[in-house]
Amino acid sequence: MGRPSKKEQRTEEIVSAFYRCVALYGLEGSTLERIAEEAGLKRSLVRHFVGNREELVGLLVDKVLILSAEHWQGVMTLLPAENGAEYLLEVLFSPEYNDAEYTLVIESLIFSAGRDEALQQRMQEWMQGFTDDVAAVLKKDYPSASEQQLAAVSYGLISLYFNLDSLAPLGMNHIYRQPAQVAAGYLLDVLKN
Amino acid sequence: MGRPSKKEQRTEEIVSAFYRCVALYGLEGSTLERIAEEAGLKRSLVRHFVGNREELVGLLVDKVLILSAEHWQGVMTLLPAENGAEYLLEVLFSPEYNDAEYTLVIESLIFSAGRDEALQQRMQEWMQGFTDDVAAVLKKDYPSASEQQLAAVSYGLISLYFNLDSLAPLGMNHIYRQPAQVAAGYLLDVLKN
DNA sequence: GATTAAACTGTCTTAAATGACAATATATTT
DNA sequence: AAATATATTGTCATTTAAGACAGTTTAATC
Repeated sequence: MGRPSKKEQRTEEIVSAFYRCVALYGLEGSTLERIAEEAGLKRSLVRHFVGNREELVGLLVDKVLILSAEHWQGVMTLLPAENGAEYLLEVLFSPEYNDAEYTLVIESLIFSAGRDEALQQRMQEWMQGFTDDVAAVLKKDYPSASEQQLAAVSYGLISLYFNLDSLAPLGMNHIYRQPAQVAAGYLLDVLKN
Repeated sequence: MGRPSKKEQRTEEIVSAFYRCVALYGLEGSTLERIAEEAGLKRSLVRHFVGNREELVGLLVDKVLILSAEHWQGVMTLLPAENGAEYLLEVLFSPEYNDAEYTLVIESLIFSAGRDEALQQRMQEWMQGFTDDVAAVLKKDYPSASEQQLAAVSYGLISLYFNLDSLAPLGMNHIYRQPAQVAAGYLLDVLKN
């Protein structure tokens, strides 16, 4: 009875506006006012639908982790039976798959994790999961590689990937994408022994 | 005549307090109040000695760029005649040389460069200079390496170095330092052909 | 068309950050 | 000791962000 609820839809709109703001202004720089404007709503509606700032941050973290899980699941299902590593490089470094906004949000959360124990815990787990997943893909293609090799190459690929996006605000990715891809290829080659 | 000026000393104290705050709270999160407290001064003194927030940010950028130049000059003078690349790895990745605070400040500035053209320009030049310098050190040791190889390996080393410090807020560097070092070694090996 | 539950709007209060500046204290020179 | 330039303290005004909530409108059901 009564008017139909828009809570779900509005919440989604607000959190995704927050997401865009964080990629642009950082977590601290994303005020409720800006978020509301980005979402095309009044600030009081932000409060009405999601509550206070703390809850909003919680929802953002949820969204990012879910997005990440979904994205990764998509990658895994599309992963070819052989040469999965090649496909992984494609996903991580080709401009059409690459999404700097996503990585910038992750990095903002990691930065804030320094002053938020609960967040630190969640992002630790996320990071651990990411490196483990990458290592698993590599291990499938190169079963004879040592654990140390796998750990180093996985970490290396992730660093190249993250760094490319953290440099995005400089507007120089047209220069750095190729070196990143080539370096990633070099790291993969290490496993081919 | 009159009371001796502390402008220089105080300015230095304030900017270095700002520096520490940025590594912890980010640029947006570093309020004048926090900076003043970190410097052990009243906020009005911050204003008295350095002026408004904009000028303070300008001074911080100056400090970081000068610090970087000095640090790099130090590295270059200590660079051994041969095996400079090995020494470079030592400087970039060994825990005693490594300084996460420094890198976190740099990354905060790079992030803010997305909304500040003047800053973007300065950080672009800084980044270009850094990669060029690393490439020059590598070229000295491996003169026969191709430009593409040098660019990729330089960029790769820098990514590993940056990424290790951007993950510092997670408090997991004890886990990631070794993979970073090993991966850096793999990249160097590419040049040994 | 009355009822109802929720979306929306607007406004008030409080707190935090910044800017401006008056007033005071202090260390140096003459 | 007087003069002076600067450090230092304190306070006030303005702006921005956040929280709280009353009041209005709208789209459903009965």
